[in-house]
Amino acid sequence: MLWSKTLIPTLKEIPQDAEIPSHQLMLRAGLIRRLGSGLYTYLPLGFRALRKVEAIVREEMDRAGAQEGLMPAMHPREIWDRSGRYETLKNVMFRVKDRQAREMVLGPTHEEIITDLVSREISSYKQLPCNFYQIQTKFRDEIRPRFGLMRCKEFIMKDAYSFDISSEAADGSYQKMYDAYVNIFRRCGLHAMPVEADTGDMGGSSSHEFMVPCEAGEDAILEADDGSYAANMERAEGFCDLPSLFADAEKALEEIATPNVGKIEDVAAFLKVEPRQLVKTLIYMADGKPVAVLLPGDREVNEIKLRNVLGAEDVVPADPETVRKVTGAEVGFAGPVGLEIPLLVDRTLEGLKGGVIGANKTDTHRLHFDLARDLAPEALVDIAFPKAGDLAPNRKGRLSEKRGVEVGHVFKLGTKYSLALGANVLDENGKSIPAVMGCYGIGVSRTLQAVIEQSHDENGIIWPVNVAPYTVLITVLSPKHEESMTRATALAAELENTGIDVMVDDREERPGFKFKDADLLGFPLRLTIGERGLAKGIVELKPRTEKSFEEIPADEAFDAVRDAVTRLREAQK
RNA sequence: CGGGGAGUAGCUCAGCCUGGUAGAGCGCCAGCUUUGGGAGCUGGAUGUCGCAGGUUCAACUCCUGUCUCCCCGACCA
Repeated sequence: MLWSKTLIPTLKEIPQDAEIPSHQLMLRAGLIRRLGSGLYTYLPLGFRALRKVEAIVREEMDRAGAQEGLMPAMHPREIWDRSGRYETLKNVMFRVKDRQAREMVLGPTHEEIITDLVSREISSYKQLPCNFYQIQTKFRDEIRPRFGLMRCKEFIMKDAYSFDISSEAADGSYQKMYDAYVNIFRRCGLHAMPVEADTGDMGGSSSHEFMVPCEAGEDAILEADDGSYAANMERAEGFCDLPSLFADAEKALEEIATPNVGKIEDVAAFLKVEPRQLVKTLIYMADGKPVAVLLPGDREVNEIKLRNVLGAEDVVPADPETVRKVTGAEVGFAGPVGLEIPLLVDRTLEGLKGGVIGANKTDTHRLHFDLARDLAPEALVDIAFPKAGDLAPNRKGRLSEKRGVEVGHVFKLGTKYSLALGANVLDENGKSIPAVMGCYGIGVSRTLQAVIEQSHDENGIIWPVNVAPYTVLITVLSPKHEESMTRATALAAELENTGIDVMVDDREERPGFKFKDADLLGFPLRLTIGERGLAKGIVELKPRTEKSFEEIPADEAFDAVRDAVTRLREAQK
C-alpha cells in the first residue's frame, strides 16, 4: 500500500483531550478520531491493527473449539425482562423505541440472547459441550467514558458462551478458554496477567480477569511476591501479621474527651497514636437493618465482601440520622461496646489489646480496648480490603499493589441464565436439566490500545509484529527517483506474495519528516531506500526497537526482510 | 449526579481582567531555495470567537441561560 493513497493524519502536537500515552499516540498516529464522548472512528491504519487482533482472537477461539456466529446488537426488551436484567442493567443499557413504540435495547452483552437460542436449538446432552462466540460492537451507557478506547460507550468485544452438562464439564470449558486467553494475549505481544476476580452482577461462582499492568489502569490488583496469588482488589484476600498489642494493654476501659475530633486521622493525631491502633466502627444498613462493622483505623471496608458475609442484597452506609439513633452519638464516635445491633469484626483485629474505640457518646472515645475481654466476638470475618505488605493467602508471599487494565474476563456462570431462559437438555437418563454455562469476554478495541500503552517510547508506538497495521515500512527517500520507486514497489509486491504486509512511504517529504512519522507509526521494520545508497548498491534495514540501521546489499533486501520478519514472528508465536 | 477545568483557524494556544473592526506557531495553497531525524524565505486562503438571549452607541471581552468536551469523585459486568 502506498502511504500517499492512505488517510494517515499524523499530528506533531499532543491533542488536548488525551491524557495517557496510548490515547495520545492513537490520535497522533492517525489511528482513531473522536466523534463524541466515548465514540471513536477507526481510521484505515487503526482498523488494520484492530483486525489483526480480531484475527488472533478468531484463530485461538476456533482452535479451542468455539464456533463463531453473530447475534443482533438490538434486542426486544422482553428477553431482558426474562432474566430480570432489564432492571439490574437499566443504567447501563441504551434503550430505544421503534416506530410502533416497541421497546428495544442496544446489547451491552449477550447471555440472554445466546441462552434463548440454545434453549430452542439444543435439547440433548449429546450436543454438549458447545461454545459460541462472536466479535461485535457492544453498547454501554458508561457514566464516564475515558482514555480513548479504554472505556467507550460503543466498543468491540469478543464474547463467548459455553454450555455443559455438569459443573465439572463446565470447569473444563472454562479452562479451555482460560488457556486460549493466555495464548491470545501472548500473541498480541501483551503481558497480561490472570487475576482472581469478583463476579459482580454477572452472577456465577468464580472468575478470572486478564489484566495488563500499567499506571493508567482503572483496577487495583494485589499480587504475591512469590507468584502464588494475584487478585483484583475487589476480591483480594490477605492476612495481616502486624501485632495488635498496644501500650497499656492490660488497663481497664477509660473514657477520654475528644472534642470535635471524630475522624480517624484527627483522633490519632489528638491522642498521639497510630491510626492502626484505633478501631473504626461503621454503621451500615443491610437490607434496611443496621449492623456495625469493626476494623482497624487504617483499613477500608470492602462492601462486596460485607454483602457476601451478610448474605444481603443491598448494603449501604447508614445515614447520619440512623447513626445517631443507633449509637446515641454524632457520627465519628461510634464504638462496639454497648451497641444493640449485630457486630461484624474484621479478622485483622484478632488479639487486639490496648485499642481506642468510640464511646457512643459525642466528643468521647475510650482507651485500652481489649477485643477478647470487652467484646468477646463469636467469630471474626474478612470484610476489609487487604493492603500492600499483607501476607498472601498461602501465608508465605507478601502482597504488593499495582494497577491494571482489564482486557479479558472469564466467568463460571452456573445455571442462572439457563434457568431463567429455559436452556434445558435431557441427560442420559432422560431427565431435563439446565445447562451449566460459562461466559468469556475480551475487549478487543481496549486490547488494541493496551498494546500501545504497554509498548511505546518517546518517539511513538512500537507495534508487536502480530498486530502492527503493516509489518514493514519501505521509506523511499526520493520518490521521484525512478530506480528507488521501482525497487520499492517490486520488493513490496514480492513481500506481499509471501504474506508480509508492506506500506511504502512514497510521499514527497524530507527524510527527517518521514523518519519521525515512521517512528510515530511504529512499524516493526523499516527499510530505507535512497538514491545515494542505491548508487552503492545498498539499502538500510532498521527494526523499530533498534537505534541504528544495518546496511544490506539492495539485491538481498527481500531475503533480509523476510528473515527479519520471521525472527520477529518466531519470538512472538 | 457532585466538584474542577475548557470551548477563539485543521492542530496547539494567546487575546477577555480594563468592551472599540480577531491574533501567533504549526498545518494548508503557490513560488523559489533546501533535502538523512518534524527545513528556510516570499506571497496567499481559512473564523457565524460553542449556541441563545440580555446590557451597551459598540460584546471574543460584561450578565443570564444552555450545549459540548476533559479531569477528579460518586456510580458501574
